[in-house]
Amino acid sequence: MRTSTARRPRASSLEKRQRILDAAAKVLARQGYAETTLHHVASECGTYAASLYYYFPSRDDLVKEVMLLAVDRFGAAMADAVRDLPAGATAIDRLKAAVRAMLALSIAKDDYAVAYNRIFDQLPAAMEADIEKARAAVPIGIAELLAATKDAGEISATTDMKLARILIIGTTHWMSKWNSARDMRSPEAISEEMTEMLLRAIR
Amino acid sequence: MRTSTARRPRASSLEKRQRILDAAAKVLARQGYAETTLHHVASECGTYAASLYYYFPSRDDLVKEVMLLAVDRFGAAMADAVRDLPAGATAIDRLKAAVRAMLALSIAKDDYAVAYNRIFDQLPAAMEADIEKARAAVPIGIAELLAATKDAGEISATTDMKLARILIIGTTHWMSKWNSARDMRSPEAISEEMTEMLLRAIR
DNA sequence: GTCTATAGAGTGATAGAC
DNA sequence: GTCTATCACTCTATAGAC
Repeated sequence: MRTSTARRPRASSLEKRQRILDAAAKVLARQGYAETTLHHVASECGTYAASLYYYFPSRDDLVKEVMLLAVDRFGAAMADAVRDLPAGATAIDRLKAAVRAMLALSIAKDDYAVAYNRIFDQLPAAMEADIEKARAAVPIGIAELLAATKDAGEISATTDMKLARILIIGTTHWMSKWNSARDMRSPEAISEEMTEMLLRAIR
Repeated sequence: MRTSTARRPRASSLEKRQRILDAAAKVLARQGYAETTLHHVASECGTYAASLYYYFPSRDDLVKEVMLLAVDRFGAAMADAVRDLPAGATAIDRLKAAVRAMLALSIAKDDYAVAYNRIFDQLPAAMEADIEKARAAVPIGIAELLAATKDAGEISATTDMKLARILIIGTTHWMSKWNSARDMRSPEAISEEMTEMLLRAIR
């Protein structure tokens, strides 16, 4: 007879919080910002809309945290990729590794990345500013790697850095529309090929 | 003394309809789909939200017509650019001209183009399908020009056409975030430079 | 054709029992 | 911590006077 509920403890508050964030990322990736209601998020993780307020002060706080976690994931993926390079890696090798990692996250694989790419320009201006701030604080970003590559003379001095960034970021955002189910190749192979194209463009 | 209002006739019904569409395009470009209310659109063209229903059956019908007009503009800009080429133009010249035209429209110049680029993936699935259908029916599209260029052997046979399209379309969409006020160059010069980069990528 | 008033349907957020 | 009930608000859409 089950006389105590302590035997099988409920998921801790932090675990449930994380489950809510995961559910929000999934729904946001699938439906976009406007079409995502608290009811959808709650259903996705088996709870009630009102319960979300125990974990987050408002809908936009929840969305914002999903976006900040996405920035973290992109940042970590790029940093890992660059760190894992062999010792003699050139500036362009580093740029390439970061771009490849960014693309791989975006190929409809990671809910946070796909949500980020999809809803970035659907958000209230104030939130967008906060997210942009977090993005700018990422230690290893595309802008810095691009600048380093140019300084090292590994891409043409005439390449416009602003255009190069738009090219890379725009492609990354659009890339999460890729339907990987309809393609035989691995996400890694696809991002590798796209990276080659992008690098050829800015060289 | 003004005894008759017939002297200075009101704008015709069709003209006002067009003014509403222009206002909707402007507001959609500025605020996105979710943040655009009928009240905003009505204010932008000096009328009332309820009056819009005299011209359009629903909010989404209005939005959809803006999007379809945007598709027309992109299609016309590309067709014009290709038609104006000298007689001996190669397949790659045609592709280049079309890409250049598409980019030029997107550099924060044309409300319809900017609205299209911004809200394309914020729309209800049914509307998105209708728009995609119209887009696919455009006589001169990027996919066809890409295929022709490949057939003519003017780009490598190993270039992945699906990736090339994502590269071009994604860059175009993101390009409308370009703040042209902060740049000395003309939209034509910028789109020319970006086109060179894109073509280098897929070559 | 225009404009006021309001119906009708959601949605974010809060109160409060349990 | 959970869940029901409900408030407050916004927005699309319609009714109807003019």
